[in-house]
Amino acid sequence: MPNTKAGQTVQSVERALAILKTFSNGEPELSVSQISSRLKMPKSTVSRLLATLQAHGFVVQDAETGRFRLGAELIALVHSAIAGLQVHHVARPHLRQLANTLGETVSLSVLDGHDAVNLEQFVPTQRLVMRVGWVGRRMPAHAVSVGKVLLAFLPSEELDQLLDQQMEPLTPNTITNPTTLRRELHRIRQQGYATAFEEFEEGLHAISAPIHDHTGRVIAAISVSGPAYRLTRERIADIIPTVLETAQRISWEMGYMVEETNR
Amino acid sequence: MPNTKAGQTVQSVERALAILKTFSNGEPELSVSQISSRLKMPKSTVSRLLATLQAHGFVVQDAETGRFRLGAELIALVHSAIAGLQVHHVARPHLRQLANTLGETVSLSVLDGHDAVNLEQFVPTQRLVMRVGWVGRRMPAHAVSVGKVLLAFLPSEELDQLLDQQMEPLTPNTITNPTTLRRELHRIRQQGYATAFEEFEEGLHAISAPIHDHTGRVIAAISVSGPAYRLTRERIADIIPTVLETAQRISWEMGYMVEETNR
DNA sequence: AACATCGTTTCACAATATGGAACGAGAGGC
DNA sequence: GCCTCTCGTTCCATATTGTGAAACGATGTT
Repeated sequence: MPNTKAGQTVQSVERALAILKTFSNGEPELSVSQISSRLKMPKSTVSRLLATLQAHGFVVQDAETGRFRLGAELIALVHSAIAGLQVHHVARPHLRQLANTLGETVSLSVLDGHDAVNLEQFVPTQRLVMRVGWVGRRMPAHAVSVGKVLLAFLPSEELDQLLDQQMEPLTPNTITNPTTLRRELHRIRQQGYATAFEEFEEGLHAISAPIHDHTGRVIAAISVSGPAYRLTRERIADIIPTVLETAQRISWEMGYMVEETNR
Repeated sequence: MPNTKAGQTVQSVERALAILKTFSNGEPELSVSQISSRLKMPKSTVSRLLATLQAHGFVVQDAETGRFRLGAELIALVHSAIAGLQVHHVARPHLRQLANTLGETVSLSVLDGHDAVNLEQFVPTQRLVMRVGWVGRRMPAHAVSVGKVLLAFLPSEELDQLLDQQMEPLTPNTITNPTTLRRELHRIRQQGYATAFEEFEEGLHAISAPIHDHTGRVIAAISVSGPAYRLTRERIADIIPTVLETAQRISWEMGYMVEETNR
């Protein structure tokens, strides 16, 4: 890590950004005076900053009302921001926090062929949460919770190609029957998450939820896993909302939009 | 209109915005030095501005590489920007320009029940392009090009509900047969635009293309219309790319994404 | 017609942003 | 292990640059 960094900031820029953020709070159109009073800045300053933002297309001024809206340049910026968005970058801080609050292993995985591949993993030690772990580790998709989530949200043609292969049993609980798996995947799609109780390894429980990208496709999944004696079925039932919320927050930052808002 | 406005801008803010825009050009991750040399600013200035942007979450610094990426706050901003996006606001400048280059009437319409409703219209007079016109005017959807586009991209259940009604002929060319219309709508979906030659009014030709919102749904359509003697079938064939491009640009600004870029 | 209210502009002042140089921390080469 | 290169951040004297009260001009309202 480079230097320690201790917050040296530029006032005028801070104010300009504060103005931009004002548009987030519901109202999409704001007048100079409104912003001025809300942020307690002199009108002249607000006007000048808005003019600067407008020069770059970050806001536009309605020709007749004189009020301001967020501009197309911002959208352009985010188009490319989203294009360059890496799941594991976005997810990392959320994973760390989840590992912290739950005190269990948290991972992020994607599907590669028949396997789920770990992209990121946080394991809690005595006090702090370590990053490393089995990054890059491959696990048969049908036997782990992340894998089942990723399969569940696959386009049906792609799923068909994968399911005609032989599925190895890793424990007595591993699902090996294609029909059983299909039914399980259907249930997972319905409820929005997957669980696995000793299907991959004896004494190992896990729960997993999908991550969507901006097109709505499921591109990855997060999972919480731990020893069966600690991560009991009851405890898993309790943490479902937490896990789902984390997954949704990551999806949201990836540009996934749920609501239908336009007129 | 208020005062004339003559570009008084704030340097530091301009620089900060310029830094943000640097991320658009392909590379999603940039180092202080890269930005510094690309924009020809001293490293210290860039570092300070980035620190300010980071304090507001507009950029984030990768903990290990020290480089910067666009931050989640930007995405949050755009989420709300898009939510408050009004089609006619976004479309207006594009419509004006299209009317200018073609010298024909350009309008923006949405579907309301069986009718296409004008939201915005630009008609070219001798030299300049006037805004007003029949805003709010309703036209039977099956008889105009915009209407046909809007019908063509409707979910099939909704379409079925609309098509069982009687369709009035307005000229000898008006499509009144449901089967014929269905075939026409299919063709429109295929080619991405619709034309209408004297189907609504004798001597009136028109071409229309759809506008998508960020979810991909078709929420409006633009059209170019004019007298048959001037807007001939040949001329319409020529301007198809122009019209399509304008429509796509508007869709893009509404948050519609075409490409699939994520990893 | 007089009056609010709007957004923009002016202008004198000094607060604030600037940038060259120094600093501390990694990375890589020898 | 030591040296060197490059990275991002911090320092600090300087004056450039942003600031805000008040004036301005244009709209719409009473």
